[in-house]
Amino acid sequence: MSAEQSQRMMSMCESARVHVDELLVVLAKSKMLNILYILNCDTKPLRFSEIKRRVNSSSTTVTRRLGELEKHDLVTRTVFPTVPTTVEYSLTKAGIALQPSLESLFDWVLDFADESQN
Amino acid sequence: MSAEQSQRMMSMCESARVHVDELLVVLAKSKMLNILYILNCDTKPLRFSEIKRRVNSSSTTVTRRLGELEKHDLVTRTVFPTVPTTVEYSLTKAGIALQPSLESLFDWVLDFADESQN
DNA sequence: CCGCATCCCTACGGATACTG
DNA sequence: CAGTATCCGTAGGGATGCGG
Repeated sequence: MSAEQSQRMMSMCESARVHVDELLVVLAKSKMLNILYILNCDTKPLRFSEIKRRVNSSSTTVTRRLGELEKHDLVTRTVFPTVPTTVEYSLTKAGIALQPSLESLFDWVLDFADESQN
Repeated sequence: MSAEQSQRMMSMCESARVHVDELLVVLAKSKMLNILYILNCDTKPLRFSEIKRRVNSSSTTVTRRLGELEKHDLVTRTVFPTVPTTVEYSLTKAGIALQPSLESLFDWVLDFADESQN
């Protein structure tokens, strides 16, 4: 662990972690990691229905999560003036910066899921 | 992204993600990432009260989270026959394997928190 | 197709009080 | 100290139905 990181950890472990905690709460919401994950799977933008299908959740929840992600500038929402409407979601720069973390995390989850087939 | 990972991602994105989903649900519970995080901060085991103090949560919740972590073999619970009782928690092998992912994730969270001081 | 409003209903977190 | 048991309030997810 780097010195810089340790230092930031110290300050974070102990106090003034408001922003960090808030972000963790957001990331911890139901289906949130799933959505970020599938947006990572494909490099190209995904449609609403496609996301909904893949995370296997209600449209209400998917809408909520995508709204929160957009609010926190993690995804971009693009509306196409087709009939009926087409909407595509893609990761922002900040969202893309999450990729290594998520890859690493899901690698672990997959490995762990492999091992613990109890 | 490696070919192997892509392949596992494909199968995971589409179907049979029961275990993975379950793990995600566990990881997404309140204070869960926080607890894993502080267990990562120190290399040495932590006492219950110390964990509780750092995550700033009720003993009920801390107990629940630690129980779930233990159930999923991510932490080890060690009881010392002192009076009053002393209990220490430490990461298991699987828990330690999570370290890189968490470090990466929290790095991102910290960076992101730095940027978005709105 | 996308997605919001509404209602319902459960699961989850916190407070409190109590044990070994 | 390290929990457990209980109660309770609420946040949050799902179903349904509608609108752009």
